[in-house]
Amino acid sequence: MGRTREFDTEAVVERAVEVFWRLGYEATSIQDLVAATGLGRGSIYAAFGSKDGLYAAALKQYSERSGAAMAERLDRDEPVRVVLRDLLLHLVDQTVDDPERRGCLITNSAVERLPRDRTAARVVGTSLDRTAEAITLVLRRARERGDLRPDADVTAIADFFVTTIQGLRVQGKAGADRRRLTAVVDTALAVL
Amino acid sequence: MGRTREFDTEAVVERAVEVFWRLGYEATSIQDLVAATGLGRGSIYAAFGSKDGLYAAALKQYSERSGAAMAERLDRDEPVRVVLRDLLLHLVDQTVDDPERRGCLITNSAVERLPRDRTAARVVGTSLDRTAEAITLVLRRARERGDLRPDADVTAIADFFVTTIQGLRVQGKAGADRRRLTAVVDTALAVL
DNA sequence: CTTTTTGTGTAACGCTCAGTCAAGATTGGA
DNA sequence: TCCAATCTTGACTGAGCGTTACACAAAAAG
Repeated sequence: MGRTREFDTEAVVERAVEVFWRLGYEATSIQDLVAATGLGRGSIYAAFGSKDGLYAAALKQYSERSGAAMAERLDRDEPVRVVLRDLLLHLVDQTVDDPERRGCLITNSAVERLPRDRTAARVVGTSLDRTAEAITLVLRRARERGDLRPDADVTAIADFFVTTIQGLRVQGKAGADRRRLTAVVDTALAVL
Repeated sequence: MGRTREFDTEAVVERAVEVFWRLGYEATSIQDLVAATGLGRGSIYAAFGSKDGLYAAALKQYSERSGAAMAERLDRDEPVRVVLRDLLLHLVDQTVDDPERRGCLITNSAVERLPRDRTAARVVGTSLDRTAEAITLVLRRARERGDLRPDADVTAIADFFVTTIQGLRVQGKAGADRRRLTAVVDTALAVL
């Protein structure tokens, strides 16, 4: 009973992601979100409770989608070096192809909102952990296949690549060009 | 001629650095800066022109000081691996010892303010470039000494370490503990 | 001592902020 | 058809924002 909702929550959150991604949390006003989503202020508050609530929803949606995309990219039956190189180079492409240089919402959130925002801390933490786990899995398979030294510390290497990803995001924001970022990727792959 | 300034600009900027470092640009209000510096609002505007102006001054001072500290740390007559390891582990110490997890102001500035703030972009850019140059120098010396393969691409490796540093800063913000960060450092050093 | 110049402190400006609320719209059920 | 529940809309609130104007204080110059 009652009036039915006129908007699609997922689509609205997607619009919110775009704004938060471009401007960050603090620099985004409710007015910006009203303009981007097409919803009235009241509807936003009825649906998400607060600016923080909508930010949390946006961060979660971004985390899930980017996590799924990354998992798909890692789930290929090719040599580790190829898989990881493609993953990192794809990230470089994303970075340099984006004229707004938004970087990664997870990274941006970590830097701008942590450790103040506990919800963001949780989402960021699990997002990075999931990425590390996914990479660990790929490394472990490679080790069993003999593609990696038998004594390779796969979790440490996975954490290393997660760190490299964060670093590339920041370097991208700082304006590094494709050549430089590609050289960094190839250097990083030398740890394997 | 005229009344003499009652405050020490450098000390005031230092206080401003602390606030911006802890809260970021957007979340810092002029009131916060008034409270932290002890200056009146009018004096701040007379001396720095605007919030942006004070932020720029803070960023520059931080950049110069941290750059000098890093240069000093790199200027040691020891094997590259030792020098770089100490540098990175010192950074890990800083990260985990800071209960506020402020990270690095340059990194924070890059993520929060770029590409919007052109002044910040310039400061961040030169700061990262200087760091890369300093590391390049160390690597080049090591290569001449035979500590590094003769065909090592020292600028690429230097960029890689700068990237790793940024990544460690973000991972620190995300709550990674000393053990994990140390493992990342040791993994990164394997590129040498 | 007076004038000129600069620094300081405060009150106030216009504006935007996040958040609220009441009135109207739209639905399902009785 | 009427009621109850839910959603939408937009005006509104009080607080806080960055910035400015101005009166006063202090120091150098004449």
